[in-house]
Formats: sequence, C-alpha cells, structure tokens
Amino acid sequence: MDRSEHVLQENYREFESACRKVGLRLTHQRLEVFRELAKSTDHPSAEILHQRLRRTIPTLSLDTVYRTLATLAGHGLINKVDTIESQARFEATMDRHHHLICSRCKEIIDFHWHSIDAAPLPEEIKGWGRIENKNVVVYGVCNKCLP
Amino acid sequence: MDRSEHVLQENYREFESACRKVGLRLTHQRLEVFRELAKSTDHPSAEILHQRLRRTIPTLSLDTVYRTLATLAGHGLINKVDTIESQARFEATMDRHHHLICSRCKEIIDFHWHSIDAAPLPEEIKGWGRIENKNVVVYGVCNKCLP
DNA sequence: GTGCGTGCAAACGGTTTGCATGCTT
DNA sequence: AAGCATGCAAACCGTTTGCACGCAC
Repeated sequence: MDRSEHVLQENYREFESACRKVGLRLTHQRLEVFRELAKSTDHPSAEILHQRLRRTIPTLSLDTVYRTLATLAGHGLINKVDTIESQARFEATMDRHHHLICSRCKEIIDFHWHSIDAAPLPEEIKGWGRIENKNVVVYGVCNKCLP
Repeated sequence: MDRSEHVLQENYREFESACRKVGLRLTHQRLEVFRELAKSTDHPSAEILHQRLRRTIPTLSLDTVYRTLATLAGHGLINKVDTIESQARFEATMDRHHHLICSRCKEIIDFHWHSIDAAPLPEEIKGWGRIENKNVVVYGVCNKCLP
C-alpha cells in the first residue's frame, strides 16, 4: 500500500466517522463523491466531479452529486468556494487557507498566510456579531495565462 | 443643494467622463442604474436594483439592469461581489475595502483593513503570476441574527 | 443618419425537486 | 422492516440572447 492509498484509507475512516457523527448514511455514492473531491486539488464544480466519477461509477447521476455536495457542505464536511463564476466550486480541504484565482482560466490555488490568520480583526468591525471565518481571496492572472 | 445631492452630482460628472473614456453612450437607464447602485450601501442584486429603479422609471426592464451591470463591471466601473449565493451582487465603491458577510441574512458590510492592504503577499505565491486584487472576506453571524 | 442600447419574449444553463425504487441501518 | 438516499425527468430561477424599435452620438 503506497502513500496515496494510505491517505485515502484515512480519508475513508475519517469520513465514515464524520458521517456517523452527524447522522448521515454511508452510501457508496456519498463516499466516492467525497473521495474524488478529497483527492482533487483544483476545486472542481459538480459537473466536473460527475464527469470524473462516471468513469468508475457509470450509473452515478448528476443530481446525486449536487445533492451530496449540498449535504456535505451543510454539515461542514466540505466547503463551497466563493466565486464570481456561475458554476459553484468545491473543496474538501478544511484547514485554514486562502485562495488565489486566475481571472482568465479560473484556476483556483490554495495558499497559506499565517500572519493574517493570527492578525486581530480591525476595530471597525468589533461588535458586528460572531465571526466564523476569515478568508483572503487574491485575484490575478497566472503565469500560464500571461502573454 | 445639500451634501447628498452634491455627491450625486459628482457621481454624475465622474460617471459621464468615465463612460466617455471607455466609449459607452450615456443613456438615461445607464446613468440611473449607476446612481442607484452608487447610493446603495447594501450590495444589491440586479433584481433588487430593478425593483428600486422601477419606482422612478417604470418602464425600465430587468434585462437592461442585467446588461448594464455586466457592461459597467466589464469596464471596471463597478464590482461584482464574490458570494456563495446564487444571486450575484454588486457595488459601486471602488476604493480598497473588504467584506463582512452574515451567513444567515446575507447582509454584506464593507470594512477597511489597511495593515492587510499594505502587507506583502506570502513567499509561497510569489511567482504565480500577476496579482491584481487582494480581498478579505469575513463570514459570521451579525448581531441582528444572533439569538 | 448610424449603430449602440433598450424592451420584449423566448432560450439557456446550472441547480433543485417530486416521485417511485433501492439500499443503509 | 423503516426510512433515508438515489435515479429519472421535469420544474425552477437567475441570467443571457435574438430581434425590432428608439435614442445618443
């Protein structure tokens, strides 16, 4: 068993117990959707995910992918990514990170920025309510898309 | 002429010359859509904007609002706001600022954070490409929505 | 007068939903 | 056995588009 299989194995166990905890049934489709997303680093849309999964589960319907993503996001097991695009995009990485988005090819890259994570929010918004999340979104054009 | 009229007057002049510069015709609808957005602080959707404008321009169509917003955003005169929601939302404020979003009522508030604006991006993403924009999005629940 | 911008209505595309069946628990 | 999850197809909703007319230039 190589390293990537090992990671997926862990994914499986974690995912199983996470489902148990929130009372979700562990179905074949659910698990596969999660695993496919977990091994994707490109923040795929529901449709892309469906295309990829069809290769191994030809009967999987797009509706189920949508439903599954909504369910998992609703339970905080995955994230829906903020985007200007019309298609929603998803990620399974739940650790603190930020996004770099290419306005041309729409590629989304994760990056880390600990000093921001640690920085206290400005006075201006103290007292607004309960803060849950703080994300930086950087827009630009990636090298591949530059002239 | 009170202060708010004064501001709108300036908006008008600036908007007019901005249109000229990029070769857009200055139509009644275009101007009114811009002015309505410019005086809104709540980052309205196309539909909300349309509802508001209908009171003064009953013949204004929703399509025109969509088209106008797309045109203006395309020329960098307004911004489309990053959101998880299905409806797109817009703003005319073009100065450096960040967003606070209530995950319950979807209210979007602007705030400023100069130390972040000034902070250099982390090493990790140097060399990715040309950076154009750096925005912080803070999610939480506002006081009005808290129990 | 020229041709971009608008209103209308119809199409579009991504996402959601109602229903009957299947599979986890 | 009970009922959540799935596949199918049809609805949905925000947004876009083709067309003919109107208005800014």
